[in-house]
Amino acid sequence: MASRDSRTKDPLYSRKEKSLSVLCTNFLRLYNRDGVESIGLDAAALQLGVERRRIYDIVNILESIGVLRKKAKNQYTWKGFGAIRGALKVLKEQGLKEEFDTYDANVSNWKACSLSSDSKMKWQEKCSEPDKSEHRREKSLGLLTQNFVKLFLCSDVELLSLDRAALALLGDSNDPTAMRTKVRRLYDIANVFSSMELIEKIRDPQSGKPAFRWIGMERTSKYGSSAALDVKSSKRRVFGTEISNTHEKHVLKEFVFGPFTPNVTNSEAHLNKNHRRIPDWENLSCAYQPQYRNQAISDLFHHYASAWKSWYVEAEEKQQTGPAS
DNA sequence: ATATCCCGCCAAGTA
DNA sequence: TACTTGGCGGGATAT
Repeated sequence: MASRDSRTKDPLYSRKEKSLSVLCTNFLRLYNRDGVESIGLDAAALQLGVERRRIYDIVNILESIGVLRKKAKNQYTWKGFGAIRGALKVLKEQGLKEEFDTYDANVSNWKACSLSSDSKMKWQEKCSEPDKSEHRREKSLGLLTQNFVKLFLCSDVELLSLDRAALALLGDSNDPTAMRTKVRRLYDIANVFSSMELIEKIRDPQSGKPAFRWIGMERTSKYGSSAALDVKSSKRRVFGTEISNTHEKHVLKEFVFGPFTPNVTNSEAHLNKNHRRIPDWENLSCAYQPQYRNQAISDLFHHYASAWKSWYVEAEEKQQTGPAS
């Protein structure tokens, strides 16, 4: 009850500092290093200074992408970023097989044949077993994460708004409540994906609304083995801040990223966008494949203002520099 | 106003 | 039963 209303009280409260995005970054920074093999949820929560509940969110998402593997109760195994490619490949094949995307065009409506709430699962046990147990899995964050990924990997869409994704994943639901809940989850997923730079938030040129672009493993310099981090070439800011949360204190301070670039800069110093951010994804000249029939895409993608990326950027740790010695 | 999405209650799962 | 997981959505914060 100490932090019960911290939000409505503490003027220093910062929602951003407590975002899943930041937590994910810290989580990765903490475990993506040599020697890490096993991850205990209790230790993670303690180290990261967050409620255990939040660790479940991170872990479930990462596991669905192959970065982690559940070993036992309260225990996960670090598989590393190297496992992502394989996981994505499987998801893509799986998605295509499920004819997840397939035909149907319509600028306003997707038609994710399968995957949805309750009336899907055509594979085999569709209307036979009550699947009391499967019910949970169906609504799990992990599965939602995988389906979200499939949306990008199995369709031609290169720009996707969470609303559209939710609609597709719900199988055209008319229930506004379900929709809202689904979107909330997608935001959670999008946050961790953003911190990993698997996706990027940008403004849709057409609708003018926020949407996400899949980045995936494209041209990523690093990503070597799960461990071997080439600490040397890292030139991004120092990351002086640590866990931030409840000013826990010295939990971890400056870890070096190996596989992927840490979040792109911050924005404290100068607000001017002079400095080019996102060193790696210089120009997202992700030439799409001119091989679709889906009219819907032509509506979505287009010119995708590549220069817009700057408006978002997580850049959480911008607050006052650390303990300032 | 709209877009985000944290927070933690409390119900399924497990040991 | 006690403890671990983790849906879910109220409502606060960010734009």
